[in-house]
Amino acid sequence: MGGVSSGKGGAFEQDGLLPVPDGAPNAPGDRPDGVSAATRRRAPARTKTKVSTAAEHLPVARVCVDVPLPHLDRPFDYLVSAADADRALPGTRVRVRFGGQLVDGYVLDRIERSEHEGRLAYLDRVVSAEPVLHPEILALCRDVADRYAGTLTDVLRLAIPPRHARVEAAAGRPAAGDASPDPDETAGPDPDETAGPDPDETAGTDPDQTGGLSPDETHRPDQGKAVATRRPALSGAVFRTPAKNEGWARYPAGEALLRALADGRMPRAVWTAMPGEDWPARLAEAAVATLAGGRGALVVVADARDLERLDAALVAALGTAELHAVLSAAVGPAERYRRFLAASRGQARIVIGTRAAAFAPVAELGLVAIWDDGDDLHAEPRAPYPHARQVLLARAELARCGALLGGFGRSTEAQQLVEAGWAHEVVGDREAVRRAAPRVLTAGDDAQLARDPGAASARLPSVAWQAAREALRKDAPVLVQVPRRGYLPSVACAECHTPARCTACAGPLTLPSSSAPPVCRWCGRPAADFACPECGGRRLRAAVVGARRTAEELARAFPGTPVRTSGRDGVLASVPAEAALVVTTPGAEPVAAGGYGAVLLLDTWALLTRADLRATEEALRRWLAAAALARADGTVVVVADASLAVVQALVRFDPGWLAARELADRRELGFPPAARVASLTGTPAAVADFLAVVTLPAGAELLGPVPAADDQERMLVRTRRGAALAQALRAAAGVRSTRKAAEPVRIQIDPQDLL
DNA sequence: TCAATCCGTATC
DNA sequence: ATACGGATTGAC
Repeated sequence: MGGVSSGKGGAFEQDGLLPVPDGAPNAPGDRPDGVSAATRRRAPARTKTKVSTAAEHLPVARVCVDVPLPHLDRPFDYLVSAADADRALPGTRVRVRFGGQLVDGYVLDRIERSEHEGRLAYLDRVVSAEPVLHPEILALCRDVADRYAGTLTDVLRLAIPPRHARVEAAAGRPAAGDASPDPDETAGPDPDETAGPDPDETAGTDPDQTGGLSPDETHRPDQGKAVATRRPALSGAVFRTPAKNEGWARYPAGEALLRALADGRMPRAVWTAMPGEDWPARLAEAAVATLAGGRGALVVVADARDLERLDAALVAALGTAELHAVLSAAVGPAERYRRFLAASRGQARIVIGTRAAAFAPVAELGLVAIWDDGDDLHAEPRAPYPHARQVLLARAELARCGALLGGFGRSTEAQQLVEAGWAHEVVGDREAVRRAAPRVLTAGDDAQLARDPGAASARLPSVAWQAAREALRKDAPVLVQVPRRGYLPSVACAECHTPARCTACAGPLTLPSSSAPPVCRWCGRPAADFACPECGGRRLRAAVVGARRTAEELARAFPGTPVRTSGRDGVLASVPAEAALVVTTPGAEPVAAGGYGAVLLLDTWALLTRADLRATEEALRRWLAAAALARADGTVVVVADASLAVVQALVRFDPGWLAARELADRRELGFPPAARVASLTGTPAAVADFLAVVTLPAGAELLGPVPAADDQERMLVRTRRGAALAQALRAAAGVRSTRKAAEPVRIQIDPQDLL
């Protein structure tokens, strides 16, 4: 497959395509478009369709039609009337008659003749002459659809925001004299460097698969420089190499990374940010370096708060807000489309945004970057559920550009890229990390805590209490991270943390409200007199105490100190450098001016006992995100068993070490990213039907089924042959969608929640 | 013998 | 999905 995505050359070289004063190879009536002269003459007479003559040049449009059916996920050819010839360019939105009804679609390409045997219909209408689907984005979307066993249509919906006609007109074709900062800028997409080997299907070049390749020394064939000069470049902006021991210079490989970006090469890096790092500034520098070399950059972050920080850093680094576009689903449809157009028309050379921005068109792409790729928010919740990291990796392959995966932690996927040789590590050396890192103390787990005579409250060990008091005495803020309430809505023995179970049916107990007695979540029986089967303890407590109650407890432990909370309802961006307790849920940590004097990580076992493949990786990611906000002379207290590897990784500020261990475990277990897993969810009948239809690649393993929500069940398929698996699932979905009333089965590749 | 209906199939 | 065609069934 994939005939659409590959080859065919950049359709957007259209610029010069239509005006070509060719030798008119096709005489009238001799058109090789599958329409005989006779049928063509008869057609208008027989039907009442308006009389059209096909365009002289490239009279056939290949169209992706907006229908949800997997077996229709291929281009359909339509004739372009002479009147539409100059408007129905590749990448434009059209409306076509398809199977008796009018549907939306995108022109994927314009070609001389169709392979189709039957008669071609004319495009019904060109919705807009704005080419919004650039050839390289089409190739990317096709690639993503294939990897995730989804349809191109589904991926295009994620990639291209809904049209807003007024914005399109107002933001104006450059000729229309709009308020664009660059009136001399020729709009429209550019000849991109699609060329090169199709990375598709070649296991070797697939950053998904193990056997990686290509050291970053590979030089990029330097073309298109002439084009780049026509685009807005660094005019007033200053790009200076940071002073020694600052910025990227703190990382042994950091300056080489920036140089490679500025030189137009394709460095690929997994960057582990040093504690206290001003990461938005570093990402901005990387983007600016890329721009200084004449190429564009794309940076994806997890949420709106990170996006704001990055935006501010870019404005500071560029000295202007006009060279970059901020793409976020949070803005309204009009603004969203306006910003998309700024990128699409090449006016914004740098694009930053949340996960959907991974698909944004960026002219002359030189760098794709993602911050904190372990954050769940990078996983798209709509079909086919692509992960922004994977989208960007595919993009780096297709565009043959630089790639940067940064974070305080390290995902196993990033570790995989390092171990496969696809990416280089950019890390501080041990000594520098030690100097920059706060002191990390462990305070044992809550079982010891219960017996801690110095504990000021039931949940605050004396070590933590002292660290907090010390920081407050220096008038520094203290960060207290507690897992989100409802994260694990069950109760456990207060002594040994064994999850409390119903004596009748062994179901998990839960607390319906703070005052009511616990009840079984399965059979609903109240558990009046609990006795722990492990230790005989009779006291229960909620597995997770919410941030608000923690704040109350702390207020009592530190009378007179202001307590702020940052969490689901009301996220604080920053707090001033003064004595205060800041209680936060993971991911909502405010930045403190000058850093926190102490960071306390409470109720850690709630994270670690989650029945989730990624539990440890995720715990470290969250702890590091909080710990990185501490001052270098501050203290981090983690209330957890010091012998755990994940706690050791925090103490040493060494996420790479833990990621390597995790990856080794995944290899052993045969789980992602070492293997590819697909999850099939639906009613038992639907799943069974799907499995009857599908032809799985040799060696694929079936795991399950396990019950899922609403009378559904879930089956896992595991294999090392990821591409073959996706192809097989797509084929099966296609076969099933041909049949009437096939109950749906949801296909997810490498889902975030695995076990 | 015609019409309402049920499948199966294709959709440029 | 949805529209169409050919076969099938039912009633006049």
